[in-house]
Amino acid sequence: MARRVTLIDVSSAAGVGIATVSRALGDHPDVSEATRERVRSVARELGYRPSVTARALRSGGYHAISVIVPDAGWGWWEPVIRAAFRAASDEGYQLMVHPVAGIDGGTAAVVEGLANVPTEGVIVISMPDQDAVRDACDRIALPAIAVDDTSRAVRFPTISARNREGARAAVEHLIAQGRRSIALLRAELGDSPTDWGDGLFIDERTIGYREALEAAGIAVDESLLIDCADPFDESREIWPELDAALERGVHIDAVFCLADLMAAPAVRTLRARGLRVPDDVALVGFDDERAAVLIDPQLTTMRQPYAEMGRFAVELLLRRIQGEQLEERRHEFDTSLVERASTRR
Amino acid sequence: MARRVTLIDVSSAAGVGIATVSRALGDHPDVSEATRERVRSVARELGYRPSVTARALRSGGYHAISVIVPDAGWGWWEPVIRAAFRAASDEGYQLMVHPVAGIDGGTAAVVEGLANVPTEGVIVISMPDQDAVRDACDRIALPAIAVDDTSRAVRFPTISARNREGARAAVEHLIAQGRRSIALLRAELGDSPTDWGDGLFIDERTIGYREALEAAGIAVDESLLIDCADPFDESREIWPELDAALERGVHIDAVFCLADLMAAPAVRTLRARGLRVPDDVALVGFDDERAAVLIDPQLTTMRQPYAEMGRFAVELLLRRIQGEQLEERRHEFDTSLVERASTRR
DNA sequence: TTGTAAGCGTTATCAG
DNA sequence: CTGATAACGCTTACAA
Repeated sequence: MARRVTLIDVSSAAGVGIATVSRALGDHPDVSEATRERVRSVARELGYRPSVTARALRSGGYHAISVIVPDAGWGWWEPVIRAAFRAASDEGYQLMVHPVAGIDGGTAAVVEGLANVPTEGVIVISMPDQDAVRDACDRIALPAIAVDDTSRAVRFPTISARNREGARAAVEHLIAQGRRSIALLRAELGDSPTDWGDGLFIDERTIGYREALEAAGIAVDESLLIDCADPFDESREIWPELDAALERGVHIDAVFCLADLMAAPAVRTLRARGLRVPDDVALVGFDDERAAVLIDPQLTTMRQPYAEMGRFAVELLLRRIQGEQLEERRHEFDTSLVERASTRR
Repeated sequence: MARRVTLIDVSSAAGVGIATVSRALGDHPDVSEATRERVRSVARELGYRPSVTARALRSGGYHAISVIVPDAGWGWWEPVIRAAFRAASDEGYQLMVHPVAGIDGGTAAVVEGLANVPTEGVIVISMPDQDAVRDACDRIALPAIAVDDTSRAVRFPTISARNREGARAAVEHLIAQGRRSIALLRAELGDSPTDWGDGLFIDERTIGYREALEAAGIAVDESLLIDCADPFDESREIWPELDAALERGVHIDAVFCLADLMAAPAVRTLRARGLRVPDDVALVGFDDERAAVLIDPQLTTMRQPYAEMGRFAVELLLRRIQGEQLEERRHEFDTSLVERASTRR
């Protein structure tokens, strides 16, 4: 490990003061062109690299922010990160991604770990327990923004999709195609805490589903609300609960999947029962995540405006970092219908 | 922005010297229990948080490493990151993830940006051009490890899968099931640089395919090697090249997809031609990435030992950081067959 | 056991 | 235009 080259090395090699070197390298106005040139070439020769740490220490900012992403496979939030990354870059900030990666204590523990990271703030994607994370943030005095629609408690400025309206639009799309027996495939959260928190969005999307049916004058058939246990296992083949309903002879001509991820096993369940998708049963999802185009048929779904959400998260966070006081409230974004083969007539 | 609480604040509030505070908080042996307690409680009251920067500056290390991940959707490398994260934690290192996220200049540019990040080294996943990245690393004097099998040039210690052997095993699995007309679905890289670099693994897997056939005494039918243009668009419905082959009447009873990602459109192509999977045509992929369980039928594939690869990448990098000289060579890991419905008889 | 003081590598403030 | 010099907040000899 060769000793690092510092400003002092450069200054003595160039025969100037260390302040001059700093100015020359930092594009300050008050340096003669000649000196600047000389210093630059000497610095290059010596392989001088400024120390990020010293600079940060002196100037009091790391110019870096963090994003914490949940554990259950890299999902819909990937485009959020991408946009956040660009937005941060534009403001001269580095963006670091921290996966929860099965850390004991979950999101809150990861936040706590950020005490040892040179970061000025954090965007937490999917926060099962805003209260716990809030405590962690307070302990280490770190500004945070939530991108999340899984928890009722709002202890941060929180960015999420307009779930109720989105679900309503999804179901209205099915109705417009003449579907009348529309099942709602939901996740049953059980007692233990999950990545889906208390599942606020489940309730919201359910309400949207009911609204669409009621508005169309279709009575809600409660036997079409199907709750699937253990919804987090992506590798499962079929949904036994849906299968059981079909076995009982429940008539279904469309399925609204609460999340795109639930669609893959749903398609397999239907096919195994001899039903064709979309001919016999149409399918709509929610999220427009990567899985939507991988499954067959490609899934019609409600897209969340991920790029905008990511950009806005960064904007809010930077404002917080600059000292602005922000309201602890939800900021909701409109979803849009993406039509694909699973609802094609 | 309240002024930050420093050691000095704590020391004066607790009525001791700043060194004592530092020792008390840092679990040093030479502090009386009483003092330690008092200092601790004062620090807590004042909300003292040590400055990562000052600490790093003083002790000369950031204790953080980086991973650069490619751009094309979060794919197979997600478990690599997860394992790397744990391994780094175990050694007291923070791990930061940096997506390429469409940055102009690609991977090399991201590396260059690391000059402004307090990181001691970088693991680059998927490095289309090892030469360019090498230059960037040299410029900013950053140790790097590659996790990659896309480039022939080896300018870093490089971790990859044993592609040839894996491909051979995949095809042997098909042969063992009685398949004889086995197509190889490949990606055509074209002229512009892509995430798949010069596609070393394409060649290696192709060789494995040939070996398996030859070993079984099956003549390689060159018309069964199908190259697909523009393979990076995950949302495409079908592979026109495969479709054209079927149209021409080429007989196929199995398809070896060079990468799992190619399987989803392959299944759709086959189904659209009235072929059943796996009854008429069996399918094998490579990578065992998330997509493998999402498509229908779930895909038999060759799994790379991601966790081991991630752990080993961290191990190598930390050794490099500690000053050890490492060979610039490939470290190859064995793949294993994961049997799923796409080859079930 | 505790306190004093010397850096770590920058940048910014002042004089020259 | 340039050069000393003082922070930034911490750790660690060295002294007491």
